[in-house]
Amino acid sequence: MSNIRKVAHAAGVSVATVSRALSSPEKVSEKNLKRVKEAIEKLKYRPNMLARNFRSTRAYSLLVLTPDITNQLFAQVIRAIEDRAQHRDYGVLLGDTGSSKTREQDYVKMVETRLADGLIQLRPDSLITPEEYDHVACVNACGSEETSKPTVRIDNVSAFKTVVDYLISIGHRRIGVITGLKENAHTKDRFEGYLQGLKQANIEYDETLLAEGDFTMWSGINAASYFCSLKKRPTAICCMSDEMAFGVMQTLKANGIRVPEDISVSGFDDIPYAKHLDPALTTISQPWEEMGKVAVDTLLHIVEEETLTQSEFILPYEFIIRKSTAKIAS
Amino acid sequence: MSNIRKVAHAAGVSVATVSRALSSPEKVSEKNLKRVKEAIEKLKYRPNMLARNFRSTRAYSLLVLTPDITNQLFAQVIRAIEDRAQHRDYGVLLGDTGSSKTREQDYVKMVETRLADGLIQLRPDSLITPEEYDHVACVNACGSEETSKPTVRIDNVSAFKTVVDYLISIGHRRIGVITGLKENAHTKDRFEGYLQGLKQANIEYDETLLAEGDFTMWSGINAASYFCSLKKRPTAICCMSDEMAFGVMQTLKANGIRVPEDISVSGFDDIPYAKHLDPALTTISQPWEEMGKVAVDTLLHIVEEETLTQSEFILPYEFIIRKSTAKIAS
DNA sequence: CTGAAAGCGCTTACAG
DNA sequence: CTGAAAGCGCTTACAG
Repeated sequence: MSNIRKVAHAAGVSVATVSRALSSPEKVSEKNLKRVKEAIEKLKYRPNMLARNFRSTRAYSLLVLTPDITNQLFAQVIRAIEDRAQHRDYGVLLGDTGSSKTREQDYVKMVETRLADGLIQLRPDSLITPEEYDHVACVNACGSEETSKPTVRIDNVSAFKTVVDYLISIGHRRIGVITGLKENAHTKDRFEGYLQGLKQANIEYDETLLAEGDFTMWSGINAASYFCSLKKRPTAICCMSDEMAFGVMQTLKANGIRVPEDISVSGFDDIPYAKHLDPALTTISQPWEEMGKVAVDTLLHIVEEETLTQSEFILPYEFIIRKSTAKIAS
Repeated sequence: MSNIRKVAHAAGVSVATVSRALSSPEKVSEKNLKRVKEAIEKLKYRPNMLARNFRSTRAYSLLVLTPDITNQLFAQVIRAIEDRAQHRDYGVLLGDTGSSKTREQDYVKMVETRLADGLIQLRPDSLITPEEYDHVACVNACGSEETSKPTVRIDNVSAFKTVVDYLISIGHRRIGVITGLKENAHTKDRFEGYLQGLKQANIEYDETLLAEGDFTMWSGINAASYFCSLKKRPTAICCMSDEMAFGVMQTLKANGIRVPEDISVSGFDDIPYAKHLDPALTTISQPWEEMGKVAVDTLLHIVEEETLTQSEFILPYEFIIRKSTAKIAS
């Protein structure tokens, strides 16, 4: 294996010059630059980044913590993170915590031992205490109102309220809601938006119009069956995820209920499928790409500048009205 | 920041003893072990893994190359890889190539520069030439018959033939097939299995029963529409992915065709949804977890032992008969 | 613009 | 079992 010394020797210059030729070529003369390049070529030299990282006490890598990489929403953010990190010359280490506290602690240790320069957490709420993150550069993508660390997120309260406002504006007053996991921070925020929407229109909250889900299609199917069984059915159902909305639409159709003629249905997330559903799904589009990008830039700012300019980045969402919602039938 | 020297000083031992206490405690006396532990505790020392890695010329990390992390099948393998790597004390670096040749080359460079010890490729066929992988430890998970490097895979030919054999055994002779992407290595293998199945039963290959897809649900919908338009429809349709089968089932139902009474449908992959479809999908289950695990172990064997015991690991698949296939109507 | 030299924080062969 | 010492491959402040 060739190293910087051999290159220096072959090029007839010092190792310092080779090092400079590689990392700050503007500091090296044309002539020497050329000689170094030729020597590198000849010896098929590849700098040992392990040595560079060690010397500069930086791993040039970021750790992404996700509760489930199999979840397409997280995967989209991760892709955006990876893309941006790559662009900034950082690698991305993957940490699937599987919602285990121990594993999360192990991963935090990777930053403490310098294997990663910082971490991006994709859960809205960490499993371990803030103290354990004390000496670790960390930002939270997909955060919620309650997230403590630097956060990039959308305003979930306002986003869900937007959907409810819209349904009310086209005449709906019996609006069912299917929630996500009960303890989930996003669920809380969105439910708050639901309540605010009702309140603003002086509609009393009706507990029978609430169905608890867990973001999956299957919970949407269950919830829809429940709504079908009601004597006084809702005229619209707003779901806290597109997956659940998908399950709802399937089930309503199977029960001979038309969407949106009989019941309007809305989702949340704008997954790739949403626009292809039949009818196409009205939903909130989250800026996944942007979230990943901003999360990386914020984290690298903390890592490189050791300061924090802003602790909350609230990105704009988009409300997309498609065909699954319509004016209430008279 | 405390370092090994400070710990040694605080514990009243040499740095060598501290180093040993950390990496091979059995070589250190009880007494010193205790003193070192106390000193570490007191100084809140965390070993600098960047230095350790540099010293041992090992990054203790593996690079996973995927064309699309958003694809749930890949995500499952990645999760298994991450899990196994973690267990073996290696980190996982993520490389989403987005099917770009340049990016794949950039990632290979990460191994050449020691940032990763080796890589696991999830595409069946790499974009760059084998020569470019020359000095890089590499194994292919999800490989195909044509993959050149060390590979862990299932026998796609035999798996698809198993499905066709079964359909024939329950009376079908007009068996439609929906392929994956044309150039994809898995598509070729599975199509070979389709042909072998027909041939064995002396059924002539009928070109009108072939529809080209791309593994997605939408291509399944298109293909199903095509089959519906046929005067002589197939009595069974076998798909090269579950997603496509899902699209097919939706479309057939929408056209008033019953599954499996009128047409049997089979998938491939056994995605989590498959068992929840209505009717539950007959399909081939791929051993994703095992593939990831074996890929990691094989790669680490190459990395650590610098030898290769076996260049092809063919894992068993499972044929799962559920409700979407049935005996042909008489 | 260039080179000699110190040093980053560890590990490990060597001698005791 | 223990310690002194060399050295891994780089980077960078310093002097020229």
